[in-house]
Amino acid sequence: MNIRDLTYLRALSRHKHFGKAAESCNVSQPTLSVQLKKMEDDLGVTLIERTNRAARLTPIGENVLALADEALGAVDAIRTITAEASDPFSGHFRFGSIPTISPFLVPDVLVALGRTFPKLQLVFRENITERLTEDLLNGDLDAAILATPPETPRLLSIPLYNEPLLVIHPLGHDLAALDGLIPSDLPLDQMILLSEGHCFRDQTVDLCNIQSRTTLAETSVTSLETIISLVEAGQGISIVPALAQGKGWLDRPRIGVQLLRSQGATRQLNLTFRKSSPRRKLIKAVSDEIMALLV
Amino acid sequence: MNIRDLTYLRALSRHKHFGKAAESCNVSQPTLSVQLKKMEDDLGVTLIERTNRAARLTPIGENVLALADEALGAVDAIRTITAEASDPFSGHFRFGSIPTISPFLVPDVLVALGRTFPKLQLVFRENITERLTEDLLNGDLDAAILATPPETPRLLSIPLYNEPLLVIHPLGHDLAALDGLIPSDLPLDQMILLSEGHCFRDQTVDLCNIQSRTTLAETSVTSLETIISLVEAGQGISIVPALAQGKGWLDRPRIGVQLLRSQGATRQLNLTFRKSSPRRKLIKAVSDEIMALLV
DNA sequence: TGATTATGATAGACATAGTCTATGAATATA
DNA sequence: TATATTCATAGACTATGTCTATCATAATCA
Repeated sequence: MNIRDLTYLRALSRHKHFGKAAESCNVSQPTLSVQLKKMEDDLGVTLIERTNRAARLTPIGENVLALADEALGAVDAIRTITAEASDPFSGHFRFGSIPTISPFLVPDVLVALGRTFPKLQLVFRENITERLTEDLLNGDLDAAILATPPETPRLLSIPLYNEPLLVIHPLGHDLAALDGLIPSDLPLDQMILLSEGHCFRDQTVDLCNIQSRTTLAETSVTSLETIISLVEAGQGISIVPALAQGKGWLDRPRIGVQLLRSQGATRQLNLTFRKSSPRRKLIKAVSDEIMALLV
Repeated sequence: MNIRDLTYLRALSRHKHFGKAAESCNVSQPTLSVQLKKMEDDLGVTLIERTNRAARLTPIGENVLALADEALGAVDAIRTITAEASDPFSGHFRFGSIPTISPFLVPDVLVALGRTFPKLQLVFRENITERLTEDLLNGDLDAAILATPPETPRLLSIPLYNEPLLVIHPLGHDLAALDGLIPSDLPLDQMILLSEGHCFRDQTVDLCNIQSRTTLAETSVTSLETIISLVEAGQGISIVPALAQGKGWLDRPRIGVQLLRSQGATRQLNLTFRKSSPRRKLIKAVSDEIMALLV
């Protein structure tokens, strides 16, 4: 059987005439005749009652036609939705980012993308790098804003922004006297860290060369917001990404902020996606859009 | 596009692997690859995200698959219902008969057909010859039991029964004295007739050579049952088909019944159907079944 | 790192399906 | 009886689908 055969049947039922039905299908009368005969032979049933004045569907022919209409409707819907979706900037776009980026960047990204790609339906998901990477690999995400380069060749990434790092400390802390901090200036026993799993924690640990027993186990929390509050309360010092400042998160009277000056004291934000993704064009456009927010 | 292509897409989404999907479709891997690629090109959309480890549907691919499933379901249903219907003694059988036959024959016919063809769904319709003929011609009926030969070459008929005619009169009527009536014996001014449109009325009129003003206008009624009641009440005489007697309709103490002996004093019942009907086999079997009831 | 394995794409030959024009058979119409 | 109309059939041609063989790419493992 064949989709075309079904349209032939539909045309015949409409015109009740082989010649006219064929014309409406833009084929010759024998073509339509032969194909419908083949379909009847194939199904082992007479679908059409042939007369010299009118071709009529048999009862079973009518039942087949009803189902044929259903099938043709579905096929038509396929053509419709694919025609709409052939615009690469349409459909669902599922992206994620890590918790140390999202609060400072994602709201703006959502607004900007929504404005630039009105036909794109945005779905956002926050999680740690490991989970986002899984979601990327199994196809649940189209892209993710990460601060670490992909560990598998199956993922690619576009650089977005090289973000400076800031040291925050309570007002009046010894560090306030120094100008231009480097990691070794920091009193490690006062460092408040994010909990395990956050890549920003790993980066801080690497940067400051913190050994496993160097710092207090208690001072690890699950969000930058908590860290900032703790620092403000005089409970210690920490390192935060510079984007936090842009959003006014650090504009608090009891917090001192200083740039961390050191080679590698930045983090590289990038947009990561599957190498096999067929949505390269869209992903590139999205990355441009995000970069425009970060100048 | 092609129904087969849709099954390829479905198989691929199930196996997430071109080779395995191809195997499940009993085709080679390149065949499936090429066909799906063609479908994508045709639709102008990437349906599949290809990797060396897993082939996955894109979001739009998933949407297309859902519709493909719908279409394939309908096609499957076509195969199912036609496979069932390939038995000629199944499906709906729509037949009719005229009011001067139905009450005496159709109940038995329904029972007999139901018993012999259990998979046949019977639909019965009573009407006058003219309407039934229309319904036959436009395909609303498969067959009809009529008492007149078809007037168009587009209809054929199978003879069922040559039915004698009976004269009925009130008990004690002059006719009771006679043995073996012929039409000219009948007092035409006492004849009760069916109303216009009934072929049995026409036959009676012909048979008795009744002129338009010969009989009383008031004595025309719409059913044989009414005629019998009127005769029983002494309001006149009439002619009825012999089948009426078989069913006991005439077994009333105040009615006399006599056979009408005359050439042409019978009516020919037959089963009429479209010459173009593809259900000849069934119709022949049905006529055999009815004839068996009429021996 | 280099060999091996797995995956999907591509090329070219071949077979099958579908389509066309021309024509025929059957029936209705004048 | 001649003419229309309608659908079926035949034979040539074309498009489409399918195969085998092979290639390119990437993952895996010694």
